[in-house]
Amino acid sequence: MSEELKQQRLNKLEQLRAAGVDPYGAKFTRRTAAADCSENFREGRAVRVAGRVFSLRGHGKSVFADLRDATGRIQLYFRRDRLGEGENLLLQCLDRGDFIGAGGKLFHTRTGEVTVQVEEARMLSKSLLPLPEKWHGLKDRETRYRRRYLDLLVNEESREVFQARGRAIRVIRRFLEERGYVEVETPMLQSLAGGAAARPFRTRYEALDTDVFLRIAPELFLKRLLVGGYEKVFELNRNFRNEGLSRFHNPEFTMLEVYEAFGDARTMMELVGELIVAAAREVGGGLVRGEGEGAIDLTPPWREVRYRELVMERAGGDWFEISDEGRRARAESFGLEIPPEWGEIEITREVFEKTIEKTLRAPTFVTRLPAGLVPLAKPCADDPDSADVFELIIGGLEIAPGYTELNDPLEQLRRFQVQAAGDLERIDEDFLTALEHGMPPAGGMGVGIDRLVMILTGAAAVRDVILFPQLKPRKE
RNA sequence: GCCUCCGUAGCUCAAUUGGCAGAGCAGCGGACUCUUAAUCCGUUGGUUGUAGGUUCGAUUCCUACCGGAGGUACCA
Repeated sequence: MSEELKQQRLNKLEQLRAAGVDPYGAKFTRRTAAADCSENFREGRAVRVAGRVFSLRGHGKSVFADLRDATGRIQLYFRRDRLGEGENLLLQCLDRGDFIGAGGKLFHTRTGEVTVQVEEARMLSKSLLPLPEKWHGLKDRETRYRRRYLDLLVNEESREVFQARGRAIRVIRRFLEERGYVEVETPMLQSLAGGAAARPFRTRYEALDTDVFLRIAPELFLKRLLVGGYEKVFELNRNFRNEGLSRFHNPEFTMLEVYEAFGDARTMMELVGELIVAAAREVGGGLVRGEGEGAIDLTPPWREVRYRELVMERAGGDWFEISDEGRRARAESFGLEIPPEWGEIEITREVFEKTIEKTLRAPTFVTRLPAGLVPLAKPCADDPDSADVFELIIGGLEIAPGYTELNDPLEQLRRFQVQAAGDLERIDEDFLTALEHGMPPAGGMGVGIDRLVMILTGAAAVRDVILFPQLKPRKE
């Protein structure tokens, strides 16, 4: 079926070729932006516009066309009897979706629309496949993700989301640079995938005859830079995690990590709050996102609450005094499945992640997580069992963790040994060596950019804020 | 991985209890010199995701597979 539509367009293409016209023509110079035509309108102003034809309205001897470029839309008006052979052939072979260039003079139509009275025009690129329907647009989610270009062409909301994403990222960079943070790039191919706990992607490095991993986090390299004299440093780039797809997970996702020598978790807490508010302001729409129940108010100051308190609020004030058996029973009464080997830390984490986290809609800094859960963070000065960290939750999603970074090499080695549980090859000796040379006390944080953009744009799925999200390959 | 729902023309959607697969838009042909989802007349277009099964008869019921959505699992 589409074959027939395509054949019709191929025939037009041949017709152009037969007349000596290249349907995939050369560059088009001295272009006028569509937006410029209306912003700087002058009756009779000569302009040259180029773009994709989105609408064609034949009307006897005249034809109206809507042309769109990156700046906006401009209407073209063709008078067949006042145009040459070339233009008449073009009109005959023109389809919605084609790229054309046109020169002419600006005027207002009777209804007041800025329009180019076309004097000359030529085909710049003939499209062979039809654009999705203009009125209902493209709704099919699968097609929107797989052929994002079509989604971007016909769904304005989608264009707006990605413009917002671009603006948010730009303002984040500017915000950090203005405060003296330096952007760096560290390896994505790593021989040990450290800095987080996640299954990595493995690939083959043929020249070295060895396997390497795509990074799951840049953390351990950024800390080496603190050792190397960087004091305020950040990286804003992709991480890769070999895990399932979901509404909130894409295997490659964008992460901001920031480190500041001589700072701590509190330094980072202040920074991330200002940074997110700045991004929200840039994206626009105020500090209250969404409406009704699901609304999220980003107005500072944000709630700060200890992990233990949240857990006791939910699971009982005596939660940390009862036995593991009692905790297991109580957790199971919340509908959770608890493996028998789990102790206090694991059961508590399960309760937190499954029953508490998603209820935290307003921005909330959860502080003082159990030290065992965060092996790269420093314990609190007043309590060795709690780590001096925060987890920023917004809209029920983990948006940004922040640490007072562990800079004691001996303590870091001990933690790695516990974590590696015998598999000593997984310990990053090179990183430990760097710590032994001395890393200044520091604060560090990470911001999940995709999730942040979801919140700022009100997107329901991470796929909606990633241009080409991961999908299963299409077979047949 | 598991559970539920979904898949019909290029796009957006219909199709009664299992009974001839339809509409709008786009396309094609024609009319029309300021249209705006232009209008009017005519018209093409389908292996109903794929492969099987039940049935006189399947878009509809059953099984498997492919893909998508939501949930769940994995996930510092």
